[in-house]
Amino acid sequence: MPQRTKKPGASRIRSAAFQRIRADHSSELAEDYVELIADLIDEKGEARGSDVAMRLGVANATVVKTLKRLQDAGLVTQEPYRSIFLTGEGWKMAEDGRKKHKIVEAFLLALGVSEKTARIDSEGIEHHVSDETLRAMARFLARKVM
Amino acid sequence: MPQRTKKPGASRIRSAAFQRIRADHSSELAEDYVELIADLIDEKGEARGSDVAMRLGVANATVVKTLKRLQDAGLVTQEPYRSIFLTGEGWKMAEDGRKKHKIVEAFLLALGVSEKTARIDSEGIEHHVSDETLRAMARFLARKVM
DNA sequence: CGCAAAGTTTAGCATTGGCTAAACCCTTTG
DNA sequence: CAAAGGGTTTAGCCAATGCTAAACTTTGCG
Repeated sequence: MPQRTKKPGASRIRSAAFQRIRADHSSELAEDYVELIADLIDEKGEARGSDVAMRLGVANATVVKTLKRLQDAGLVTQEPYRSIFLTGEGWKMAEDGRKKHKIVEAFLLALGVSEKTARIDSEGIEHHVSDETLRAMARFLARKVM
Repeated sequence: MPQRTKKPGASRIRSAAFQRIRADHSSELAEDYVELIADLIDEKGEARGSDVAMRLGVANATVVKTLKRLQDAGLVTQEPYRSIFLTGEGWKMAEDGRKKHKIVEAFLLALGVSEKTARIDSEGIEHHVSDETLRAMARFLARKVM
């Protein structure tokens, strides 16, 4: 959680960009998790911790720990030794992420980037595009098509 | 530093994207620091820790700690209570970052995004675009102009 | 049904990147 | 020249995100 510091009135800072990036990083992991969990549920009917671990390329224990935080944040529910479920809020976040992801990836492809690169880069970029940029990408795609 | 783990032969993972993102995050901060230090040196003749702190929107102590790591990594040099210098490697990284940054920002502007958003988003995106995507962006810019 | 294998969780550790408060050094001024 | 004030650093804390190894469930097979 980004701890709120009272910034001294002294010298107003225009570090907005960097502060947003740090904030983005906090939520980035959560978004990746819920998106992945949603995919797993759709693909296989359930999301197991170990599947998440494998796809993310991290250790099982790491997933357990992170899921605990996501549970506290109200994004997932889970019983020990059972598979993972998304809450309403979790689904919403997952859907938002998927939408974003799809636009960014399609955009990169339209730009002439290879499929593999589009897949990898979109994963990294999606968390850092504002709504405005996303709209611009969508506009570009629409123009391309017609 | 990303610790190298020997991934068990069991179940080859295709988590490349996520692993790259985690790796990117390690270097992201370093890039932001050296880029900012380079800017400060060019603008004001020297980079003081407190300027860096102010522009990044973090506490002074945080900068001190991070600079120690960057020094260990061979990117900057510094004496206590003096201003900060970049090593050759540091300059190289800063230049690369600036180049990337410029392309991404110009690209976003060409896409029709507002200046403010372009400035903010490019800061977040620049660390996640591969060379291939960067080339595609440059191509797009070139086409736009002619 | 019981036990072994497979899958999960807990425990404990490390690193990164933040913060505040206190100590420290440098500079400037009286 | 010495002391005050301001800028820097150190100390010590916290949370997030990783890891491995060990403990604990579940499950599935004989």
